[in-house]
Amino acid sequence: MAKSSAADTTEGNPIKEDSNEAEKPSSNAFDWKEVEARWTTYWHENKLFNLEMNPDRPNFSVALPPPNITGNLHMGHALNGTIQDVLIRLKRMQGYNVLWQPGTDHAGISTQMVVERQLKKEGINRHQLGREKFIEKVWQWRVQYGDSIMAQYKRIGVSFSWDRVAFTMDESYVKAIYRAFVTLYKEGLIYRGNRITNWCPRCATSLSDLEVEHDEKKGHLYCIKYLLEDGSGELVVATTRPESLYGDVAVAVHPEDDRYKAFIGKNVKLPITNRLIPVIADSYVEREFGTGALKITPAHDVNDYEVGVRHKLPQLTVIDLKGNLNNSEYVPEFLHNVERFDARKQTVIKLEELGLLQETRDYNVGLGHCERCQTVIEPLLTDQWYLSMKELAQPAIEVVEEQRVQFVPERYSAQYLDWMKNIRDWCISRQLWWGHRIPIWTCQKCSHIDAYESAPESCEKCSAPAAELTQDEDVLDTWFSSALWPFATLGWPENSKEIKMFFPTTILSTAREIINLWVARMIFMSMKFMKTIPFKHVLIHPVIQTGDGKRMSKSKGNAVDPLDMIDTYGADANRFWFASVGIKGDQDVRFRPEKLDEYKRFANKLWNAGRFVLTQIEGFEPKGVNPAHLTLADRWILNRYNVLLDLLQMYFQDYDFDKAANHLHDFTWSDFCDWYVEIAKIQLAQEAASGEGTGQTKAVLQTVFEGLLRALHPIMPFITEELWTKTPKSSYFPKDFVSIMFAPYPRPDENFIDDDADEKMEFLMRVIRSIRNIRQTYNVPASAQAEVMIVCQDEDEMKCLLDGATYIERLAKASPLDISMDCSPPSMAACEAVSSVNIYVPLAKLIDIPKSKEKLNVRKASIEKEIAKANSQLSNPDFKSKAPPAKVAKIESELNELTRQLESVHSQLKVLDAS
RNA sequence: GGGCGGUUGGCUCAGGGGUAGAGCACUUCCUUGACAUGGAAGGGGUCACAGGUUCAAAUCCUGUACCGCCCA
Repeated sequence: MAKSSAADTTEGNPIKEDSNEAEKPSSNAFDWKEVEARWTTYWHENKLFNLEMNPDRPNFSVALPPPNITGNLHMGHALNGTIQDVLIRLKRMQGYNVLWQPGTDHAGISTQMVVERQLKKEGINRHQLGREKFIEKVWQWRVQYGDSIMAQYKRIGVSFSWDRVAFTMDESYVKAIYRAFVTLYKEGLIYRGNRITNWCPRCATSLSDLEVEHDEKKGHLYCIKYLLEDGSGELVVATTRPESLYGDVAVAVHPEDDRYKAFIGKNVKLPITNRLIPVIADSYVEREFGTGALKITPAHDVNDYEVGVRHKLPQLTVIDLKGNLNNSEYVPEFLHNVERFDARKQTVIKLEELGLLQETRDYNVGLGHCERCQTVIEPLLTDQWYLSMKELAQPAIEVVEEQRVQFVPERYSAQYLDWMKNIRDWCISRQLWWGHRIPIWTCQKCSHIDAYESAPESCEKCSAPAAELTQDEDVLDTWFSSALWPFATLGWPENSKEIKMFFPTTILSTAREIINLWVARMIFMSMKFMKTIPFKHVLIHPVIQTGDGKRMSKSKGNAVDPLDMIDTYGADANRFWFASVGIKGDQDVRFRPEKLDEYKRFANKLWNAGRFVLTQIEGFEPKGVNPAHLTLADRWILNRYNVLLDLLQMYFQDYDFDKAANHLHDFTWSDFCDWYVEIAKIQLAQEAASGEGTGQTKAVLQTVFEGLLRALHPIMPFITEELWTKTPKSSYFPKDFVSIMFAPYPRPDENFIDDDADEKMEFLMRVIRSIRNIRQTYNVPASAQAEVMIVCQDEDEMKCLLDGATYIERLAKASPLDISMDCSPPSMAACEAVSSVNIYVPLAKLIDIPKSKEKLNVRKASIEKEIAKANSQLSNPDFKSKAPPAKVAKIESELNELTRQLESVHSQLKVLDAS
């Protein structure tokens, strides 16, 4: 199972050989900086992550959500990268061919903005440079900075298929885009329309609905008088945007609104310009809003546009592409070319002068902002290319409804379906320079318009030469190209081997904010072009917020840089935290450095457990565990270990990363380190003293520790690689085995499931804890031995106590230890009860009578409370008749137990009272 | 306005009909040979509120309040 191809190319030994202690780690503290750097280099130099396609293996594939080339690694990337890497490493260890397709997105608007900003520093703008030169500049920028996020990803140890890094402007990728576009165009699904679109005056481009962020800001509601043409009165209209009134084409009222019924059909005079417009009735108007009368400005408001279409009203544009009022006949001259917010102020002043402003109220205005530059969106009528969605959406709805594509957590499918069922046509053109230019050419000679996958040499219709053909100036929405990501990166439209093996991909892991923006579009594009789903499971991870539950944002300066966190706590600690956050949580996650510190300490704990184990098993040749020679503690830890492996299988299957991480943590720290390692010390000493040399303790230590490292590897790749390399392993792993990442993921062995050992060990642990409790309560010095008497009334428990006597002696410093079934309790002693057992620690000189009484009384009260509760349940006839019999029996036996303990407490109190 | 999720110890969160859990913080003790980034013991919560279902509710149902997100 050694990875042959990688083994052949292995360069250098990643194990430090500078000390003669190369077999075990030498430092007390885990030096993760050194370890992470060394293994990162080793993995990459030996190209261990490169894609392998072995036809005998099952396949597992994931397409990385491509980060923007302008991006820096943020918490979301790090979280999502870890989640995917845990799965990829797990599947790799489980023997799959794993393809994790990495790459970057050209990110139209963002990148253009970054480069424009750079040019601004040099004192030039893109128009001075010209389109061609500008695009050259962007490419220069991309070459210089565009891959830095990929390098940042390496820091968290992600095992991308690094030989396949793609870019949405790669030659092969562009082919896919044009194939998709031309196909959709020829089928009539892409069309040109003059409609109201979201326009960003700063970016000077249209935006899709999803690129607009909605936000409420403090503003004003202006109540403006529109006088009736016939002089019979006035209609007061409420608006938040008085500067747009010049484009009004009607005033709308609700048809059932008694206040205004008489006005319907009459004309009113538009303030300032006195143009006449009709009063119309439309049930879209909310009677309770403002004055109940709404001005209708179809060219500058999305809802008004719909009303305008319904009533066949004209569309008067009064604001231009820069966000200034235009110099049309509808705009008064004093506002020609005046910026929109300035024009608002001047309009309000004018209205006041004319006595037409009835009232100004404070009002929270809902506003759309450009996602990229935060400029207030201006809805404008423009010519754009649209993708018709109805037909494309249908199969994409079906595959989610039929659960062929499953969202995890499931509830997000509702968000998706809601969007898809109410889908509107997608505006896919952008007035930018950086992007995929729309592949539509118009013949200047015959006006023939058509789409071409590559630049046409002549007009198809009139054979005019290429020089007569002009290409559309616009570029495609970045998301149009992202929508093809899972198959365009695998070679589509070519019929590649990768597509055959890895498509549909297995999972997609992403943030919920791009479910509609990206996930939905990949699904319908895949259904259209691949005739199948793009991925089976969509994992939606939570959002990492600041410590006080706010959204992290670079501009607000409250964002935590994951690279800083990796520097401070180590990649493994960060990954462990991300895994423990998981994807099943119902709530977003608050960032807590304390958590990272906890997992940093966990890494250190594992490291030091490793130092102990490796010292003990140095030179040991593992040959498996011999079940015939196991102690109770051996059986117990092997049981716990195999139960853990069983749980891990289930948790990973269900994407319960948080549960997997927590169980690994608790097993490592509590079961293995706190208990088994301590017991192993006793057993190793015994084995050494008796010279028996069965070596079973070493075998158990090796088995559990080596397996635990493999179990932890998907979450903590660095520390496990380092420790595993140094761990003696069975001959199953040849000496040149290149990396733990290719070792099989451990699976539970039913032969070691042992409920009996679990029960007995738990009992002994309770006894030990009780003795420790007594010692602390009565201030027995930690270094001193304490005499302990255990009186037991149950034969099985008696046997168990005798088996575990050594553990009790050593772990509770109980010596001399007297265990018997019938000895009479000593008079001056502290007492604790566990099950049928009474534990006495005679404290002749140390005993503090009032303290003992107080303690006994506290316990008496708590036992009495529990007895009362049990009695009240049992005395309820309904409980006995309706509760499951096993439950009733359990309560009854608990009551017996409690009664016995109460008796014991009473007798103790009697003794103390007598003294 | 519509939808989704949350409200559990001082903090961050698990749990999801049958006697409240973890980590951090807190108190006390311990520099014992893997680890003081450690070990041991302990204190602390009527599970937001109000109704309902049930033998039994933190858990299921209904409503209210507050917080967060998505969509309009």
